[in-house]
Amino acid sequence: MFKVIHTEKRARRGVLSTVHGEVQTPVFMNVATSAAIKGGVSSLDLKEVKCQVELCNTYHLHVRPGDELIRKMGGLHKFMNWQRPVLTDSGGFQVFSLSKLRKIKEEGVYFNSHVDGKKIFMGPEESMRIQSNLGSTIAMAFDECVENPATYKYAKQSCERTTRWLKRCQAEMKRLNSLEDTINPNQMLFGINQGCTFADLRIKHMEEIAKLDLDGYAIGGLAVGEPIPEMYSIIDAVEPHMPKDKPRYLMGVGTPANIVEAVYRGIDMFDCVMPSRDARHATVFTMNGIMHLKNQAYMYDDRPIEEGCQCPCCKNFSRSYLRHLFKANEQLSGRLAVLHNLWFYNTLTEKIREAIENDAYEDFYNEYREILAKRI
RNA sequence: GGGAGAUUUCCCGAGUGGCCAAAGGGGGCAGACUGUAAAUCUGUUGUUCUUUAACUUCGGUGGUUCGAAUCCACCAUCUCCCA
Repeated sequence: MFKVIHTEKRARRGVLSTVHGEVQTPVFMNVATSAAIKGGVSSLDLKEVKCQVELCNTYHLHVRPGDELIRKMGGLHKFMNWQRPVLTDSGGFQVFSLSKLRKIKEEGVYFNSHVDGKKIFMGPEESMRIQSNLGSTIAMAFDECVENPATYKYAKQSCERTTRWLKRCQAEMKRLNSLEDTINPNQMLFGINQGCTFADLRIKHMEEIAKLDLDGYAIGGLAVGEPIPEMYSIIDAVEPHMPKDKPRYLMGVGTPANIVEAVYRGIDMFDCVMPSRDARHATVFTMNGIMHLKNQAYMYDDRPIEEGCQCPCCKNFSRSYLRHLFKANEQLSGRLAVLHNLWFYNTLTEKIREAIENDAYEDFYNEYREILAKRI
């Protein structure tokens, strides 16, 4: 299913084969939480900006419109008109992000819906059932994304529970995939490593879940407030313990510089709300650094966001026009900036793949790791 | 011709003697955003200065007062009502 076709030091160039087509890694997955990229971008646009995998959320789609509805409508792929791979996040991140609206128990998590306050229970089995109804290509295990900082004791207990939940996820997924009327009988399951910023917990947990022969392995619970160098050192600690023949996914990360750093450390897959959220807030990314389009400096600037960029936005519109759209609060501002940022992330990983294939990633890494984080 | 009311910092607008460089919006300027409760949130917005601070400012001019955006007189402009 996953093949590493070339390596340069720890950096890997791979291909993940799925029933919905191949995914070239390293890959950035584009986040469409409620089955839509925020900012008014559809699956048709995603093809234009070189998106390989679209990511949707179990919790959000369960709350609205309901996973049963999506199942009746033929599954997420048909619902969104997106035939390439879809990864569904499990709801584990909402255990973190909706921390004021939930209670964690051994059986699972009780949420108060962020939409209407209604009580919702989600445990490993529920999460798997919902993701099976959605019919995604890759389902994520239901985990607890622990907030930072956490005590060692809590992190350890949570980690152990996440392992128990993972085993329940695996058993339930196996059952669901064998059902006759399942939408995607080949649905893959990725496990998620936790352990906060405690290297020994991280390693022990990784070793435990590596035994389970899952389709892929994710590192979760990072980029949740810890210093970024600490995030890199956790990856450094865990990576040697991750199966070499399985895709490795760093969840929720991150900035372009984070991605370059993580690929250097052996990560294959990424997702982040940053390109879409920041774009809606007028921040766009380029190979020369980060720009805030509302700044006065761009008032009379008739260049595209990035010269030479082939994205639908840069091929047609100027910084001056985009600044105006943001100032005037026009919806088009978000859409155009999101298209640029998604193109940027998707072509950044394309450049990374090419560099690894050519044994040139070390140079790429040294050239861009700092430039990408610079504000211009 | 007579009567009533208004005029505040870029805009709207609060403020009726000291705690007022002046609430709150808007706009401007800048910042944040990492498995999306986020088209959101934060800072800043008279001048000089790093700050304590000093200076200038509430239609105009003059006055009362230790002290005025706030009280008085006149002037200017606008709105409404009666002829």
